[in-house]
This record gives sequence, structure tokens and C-alpha cells, in this order.
Amino acid sequence: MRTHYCGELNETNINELVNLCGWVHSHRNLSKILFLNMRDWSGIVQITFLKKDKKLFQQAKKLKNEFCIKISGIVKKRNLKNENKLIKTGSIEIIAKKLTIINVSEPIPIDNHTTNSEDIFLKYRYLALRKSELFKKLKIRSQTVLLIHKFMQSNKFIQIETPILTKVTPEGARNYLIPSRIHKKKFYALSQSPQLFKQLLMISGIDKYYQITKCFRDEDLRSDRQPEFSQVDIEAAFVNEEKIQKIVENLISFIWLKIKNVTFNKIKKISFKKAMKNYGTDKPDLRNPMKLFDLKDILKEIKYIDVIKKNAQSTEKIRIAAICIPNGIVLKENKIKTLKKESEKKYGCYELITILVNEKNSLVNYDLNNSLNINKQIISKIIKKVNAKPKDLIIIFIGVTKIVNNVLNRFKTKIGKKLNLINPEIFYPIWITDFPMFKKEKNGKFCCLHHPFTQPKCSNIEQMKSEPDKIISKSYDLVINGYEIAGGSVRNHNFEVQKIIFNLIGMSEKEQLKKFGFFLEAFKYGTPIHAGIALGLDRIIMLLTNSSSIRDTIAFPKTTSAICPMTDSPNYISKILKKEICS
RNA sequence: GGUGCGGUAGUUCAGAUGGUUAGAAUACCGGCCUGUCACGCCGGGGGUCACGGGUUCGAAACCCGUCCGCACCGCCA
Repeated sequence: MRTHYCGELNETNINELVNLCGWVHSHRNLSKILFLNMRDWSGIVQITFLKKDKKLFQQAKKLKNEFCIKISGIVKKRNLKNENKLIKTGSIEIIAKKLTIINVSEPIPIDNHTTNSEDIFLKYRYLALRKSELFKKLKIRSQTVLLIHKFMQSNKFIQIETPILTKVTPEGARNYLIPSRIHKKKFYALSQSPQLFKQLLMISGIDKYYQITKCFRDEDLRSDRQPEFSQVDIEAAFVNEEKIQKIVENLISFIWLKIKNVTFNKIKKISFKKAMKNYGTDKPDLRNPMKLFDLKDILKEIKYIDVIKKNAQSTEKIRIAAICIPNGIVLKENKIKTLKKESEKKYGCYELITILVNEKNSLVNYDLNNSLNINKQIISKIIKKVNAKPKDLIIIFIGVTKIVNNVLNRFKTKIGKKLNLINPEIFYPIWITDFPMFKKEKNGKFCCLHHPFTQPKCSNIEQMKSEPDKIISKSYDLVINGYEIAGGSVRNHNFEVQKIIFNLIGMSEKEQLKKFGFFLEAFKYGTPIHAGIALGLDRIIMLLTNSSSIRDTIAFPKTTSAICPMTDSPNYISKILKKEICS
């Protein structure tokens, strides 16, 4: 059938008779000579048809873009002036001797020379995948998966598959539900994570487990979220958080070294609390040089209390923080105003002050359309605090802590991109640790920030009960360039602690038994200390391929409304099917 | 559930403030061309302006609703 791939031919093949299979990438008919760019998954090579071979030439004239063809021909070196430096095989060409049209093609609904709209790209995904940019990303995905298996197996982890069809648990992300035909009115859930199974494997004495598996979550989507996604799931017995973190660091370093030829230094760790203080987010992009500075001390004499009283609820904490934009003078006043308006509209941020620093390191200009009375002394204190240099712009927010954090983080991300402060070539990983165990919901109830199987740092059961919102958990996230790449924790191995956590999140004894009875029972039979983590494979590929959407890393992804435009799923089912399930 | 942007030829897009027959590029069809390489030149066909309603003498444009795509908020233990 085929002797070579198009893109792999070179001058060592000169004068060889080769057989190639692939698609017509483009064609150029010059009446007495006809050129074809022929493509397969390896690349492109030029095929040349000469008029003196009359029959063959007539046949070649019929060729159109995307016809599937087979070519036999002789590899020839091109004249120097005819070389094409834009393609890898540009110094040679194939003089066609035989052409077989395997299949004709209608004009394809994808433009090979420009970006297509996402709906067309998804509807005709099989054609979109013919584009080399998309195919290359899948290739990197394949290579990465191999590296992960190699690394994990050489570190003595064994791969075990856990069920996709599992038990429905209303906690956490919504489940995709599968009706059971045999058991009327009962449902399976598609696994949103192998969490419980991998912990049970630890109880089984499987010392080191890993798996690359699909997970399913029925939640609204984003550019970095798909309803089904792949997770590198890891768990080990008799280890602490340092051990798991070390394994992940080595794994990530291995992947980045092999795929990107990038070496990581030792990955720093910061606590959740510190991350919120310094960056306003638990997913900081550390390529961005801007940080948050607390100004509460400096501005404590200022009458901001009125502002707070007016807008905040009595229980909400207030934060005054600033970012300093290097050379922020280049930002047009309009830009700042737009950002401010956006923030007010979206997040209801209460007060914003901008200060521009002049050559003498003092204030040039600030807008104060508020009642705050900031004098020159205070301004110079602020300038010192945020390390502002001449021509820098300082932006100060006053408001509810959560919103101030949110807005300033978005501000610095947006401005960082606009002023090219973020180097897209760099990868900056960081561990975020010590997340709070619980967060208080609007209805006053506690829920777990991570998941209820995470071990609290506090071992004092009485303290846990009295001040649950102050408990820190043994959890850790790996963040690279602002993306949460992995999340894990040391798990509870103590039956009593596990039950207290369930109690604290308002789960009755009865519910506990009904939902997690099998799991709690297992705890009675000598549960080892264990810890683990899960890495988002799709997001890792997204970073490795510099993609802006997770869809680019998946062969057949879904749209943001969880639809597959190609197969038209989800779809309605027939009455007969319905009857089989429901009756 | 909410906010914003968008939906015009097979494809990618342009169509100020409503006004003759809705344009360009590319793809497609026909012709010319021996070194092109996203070949070039000449000619041609191709539109339910997402869908439904409304305002108007007149709507691709304005208004309302629906559907779809993208980004974001809520959500994602």
C-alpha cells in the first residue's frame, strides 16, 4: 500500500520509487505542469505531474482539495531556485508515475487557512482534526500519557481501574445519572472521581495506586472545564503530604523536561491564607509581577467606616488593598475607568482610588471622587509600602474582603496581559497548602472546601466541634500559571474523625450510613495512613500546548452547554426505550 | 439561573445614523497559463441575512421572545 510518509521524505530518498497515501492539500494547475501538495499525518510533500504523460495528466486535472489519493512516483531533488523553505520536504518533489483516487471529496466546510468558528469546528470535528495544529496537540497528549505511565510504573505505582458506574451521592458536584434497566426506579451515577474506591484500595493493602481515568461532572462549563475530563489519580499508603508532593513534583518535572525541555526549580509552597493576602486568589499566576498590599494600617484613620456601613453586611470583613502597576502611566484614563465600571457592575466594589507616582516619587494625580480625605503624608506612606517607582500607578480598593480580593486579582490579570507583564513562555508552578477545612454557606451551614475525606490538621475533637471554621486541612493544590493542575490531601484514617466531619456538615447518622455506610464500615478493619492527589490531564495538555481552551486538547469535546454538535447528543429517546426503563 | 459579545454565500468576514438588485476574499464551475508552492489572470453560479413576532411606507440593521456559539458570574465537596 504505502512505502513512506509524505512529511518524512528527504534527500536520502532521491531516485527511489515511493508509494504515498493521503489527501490533496492544495493543487496548482499551470496547464502543462501540475503541482499537488499532498498531506498525511506526518506533513506535506509536493507531487509534480508532467503533461507528456498524457493519461496521468488528464487524471490529475480532476483532483480537488481533500480528495483521498494514492501516489506512486520517483523522488527527485528540486532545482535550487525551486526549493520551498516553508515546508520540511521543500528540497525534493515526487514525479508522479501513478495516481489512484481512493475517494473524492466535496468542498469541506472548514477553511484550512484561517480560524473557524467553534460551532463548525465541533460539528465537523473529524475535518478540524485534519489541521496540523489540532493534531499536534493530540500527539503531545499521547506522548504525555506515555510519560505518565512510564514515570508512575517506574516508581512502583500500579495501575488499577475503578468503576465508571457508581453510586449516586448528592454531595459535591452533580452526578450524571444512568437509569438501571434491571432495577426499576434505581440509578447509577457516572463517577465524578475515584475518591472512595482508591481509599478502599489503600485499605486493601494496595500500597501505591494510580490511574488515568475519565471523570464526569454535571456542572456548568468554562474554557477549562468539560463535562467529561481525564484525571491522573494517585493514592499511596503510609505517606505524608510531603511524599505525595514530591512524587507530583518529579512527575511534572519529568513531563515538562521531555515535552518542553524546561527544568523546574524546587516548587515553592504557600498557605491558602498567604495566597489570598498576597494575590487575592488561591490560584495565583506567579508570572505576573504584581502583588496585593494591605493598606489597612496606613488608612486606618480614614473615614472609610461610613462607606462600609453603607454597603456591607455587618458580618462581612473589610479589606483595603492596593496593587502597583509598573509603568502604569501608559494606561489611558479611559481604560482605568472602564475597568472600574466593570468591577462595580459585576462585583459591587465600593471604592477605588488611583494614584500616579511622579518623577520625585510623590503623587502626581489621583482621582478621589469619594469622601476620603487622604493627605500627602499618607500618600507617601502608601508609595513606600507598595514599592512604587516613578510612573507607576497605584490602584487601591476598599470593600468586602472577598470582593476586593476578586477584583484586584482580575485587575492585575487583565492589566498584566495588556502591558505584556506576563511572559507566555514561562511556567511557574506553586503549591497552595493549608486550605480551611470548611466554609460557611449562606444558610449558615458548613460545607467542605476540599472534600469530607480530608484530614484536619487539628486533632483535638472538642476544638473541631467548637470552632469548625478555624480548622485547617491537610490539603494541597498545585497551580501552574493560574490554573489549578492538581488537588489532593492526606485522608482521614480515623473512624471517629470521619464521623465528626460528616456531622459538622450536617449529615445525620442515618444519612451517613445510607450514603457512605460501606465506606465507614471499611474504616473499622485496620485503615492505613494514606494520602493522594488527582491531576487534571486536560489542563496539563492545555499548558503544554499553549492552548486557550481545554477543547483543543480533546479529540471530541462538547460545547459550553454540554452538547456535541457532531453527534447531536444528548438526544431524546424512543417511547420503547423509555418504557423499558420506567415501567 | 444570571451578565456580556456574536449568528450575513460552502468557509472567513464587511455591511455608519433603517432606503434601489446585500458585498469582498477564499472555496466551487468554465476558460487561459511549463516551475508553481495559500500560483496567477479572465468569466460564472451561489443568500429563508439563525428562527418567530413586532415597530415602520420600507428592517440584515430598531424592539421583544426563542434557539445556537463563545467568554464570564453563580456552580464545579
